[in-house]
Amino acid sequence: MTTIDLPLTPVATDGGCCGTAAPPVDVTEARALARTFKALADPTRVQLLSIVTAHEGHEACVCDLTEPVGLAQPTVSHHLKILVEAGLLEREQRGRWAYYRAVPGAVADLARSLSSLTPSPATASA
Amino acid sequence: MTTIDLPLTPVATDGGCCGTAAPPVDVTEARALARTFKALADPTRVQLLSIVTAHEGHEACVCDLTEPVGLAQPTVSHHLKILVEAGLLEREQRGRWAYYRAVPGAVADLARSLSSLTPSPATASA
DNA sequence: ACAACGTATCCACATTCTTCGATGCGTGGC
DNA sequence: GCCACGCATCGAAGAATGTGGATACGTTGT
Repeated sequence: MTTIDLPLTPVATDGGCCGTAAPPVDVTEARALARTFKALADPTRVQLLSIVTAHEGHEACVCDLTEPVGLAQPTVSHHLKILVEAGLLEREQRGRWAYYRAVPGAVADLARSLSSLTPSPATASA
Repeated sequence: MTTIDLPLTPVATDGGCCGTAAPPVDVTEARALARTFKALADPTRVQLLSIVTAHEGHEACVCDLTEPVGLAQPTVSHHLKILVEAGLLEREQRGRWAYYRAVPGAVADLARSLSSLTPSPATASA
C-alpha cells in the first residue's frame, strides 16, 4: 500500500545556477499524476481500457475481456481493479456479471493534466 | 531485459457474447502507449519533465535537477535516460554539461493518443 | 437447499523497478 | 600531462509489480 505521508521533498523554490521561469508541478501533483500513469503503464490495462471503451454501450464484463487480452481471469480482475482505483474505470454489478465502464471525463482530464506539464507553444516567446 | 518479441496475443476479432462496436487499439499500439506511460509512472520523472519544461529556455542540466527532486545524481541520470528513451526528452551535450530539453510535440502527441482511447464526447450519441 | 456460474481474493513465484555507492568516460583548465 | 568537474555506467540491495492456480464469495436457477 505504501500510503506515503508526503515527506515533500523541496521542489527547490529556486535551485541555484539558472533560475526557473515558471513554477513546476507540485510534488503532490507529480505523485498523483504518476499514480494515474502507472495504471496505464501496462499493455494489458491499456488494452482493457480500450476494449471496454470500444465495447457496445461502453461497458464490458470480465468474461468479455479475458479472451482478448489472453490472460487468466484473476489477472484480468486484478488489472481492472487497478484501473478502477485509478479512477479510469467504474464497476457496476448487474446480476452475476460485473460490468466495467470508462469514467467519462477521466481520460480527458488526464490528457489535460498531461498537457499542463508542457509549455503552451505560444506562452513562452523567450 | 525481456525485449518482448511480439507474441501478439489475438485481440479477439470478435470475442464472443456481445460484439464490439469499434475496433479497440492494436496490441502493438497498446504496448507502445504503455511503454510511454511507464516513463511517466514515476513521480520523480514527472517532476523532472516538469522542471525541465519550466526551466529557463526549457532546458536544464543534471546539476539543476538533483536538488529539486532530492535524489542522487546517478538516480537522476537514470530517470532522465528513461525519459529520453521514451521520446519525451532530448539530450544535448554542450561542453561539460548535458542539457535536457522537452521534445516539443511529444507530450501533446501522447495526450492525443490518450484521448483516442476514450470515445469522443460527441462521436457516441447513444 | 443445492449446484452452477461469474468474480474477487489469497498466496507464491518470477520479473522488473528504484535507489545509490563506486567507478569510468569525456571535457575544460592549469 | 595532470587534475577538477559533470555525467553515465556498473553492480547490488530492497521494494514493487505481473501472473496464475486454488479458493472463497455472491448471484441465479432448479
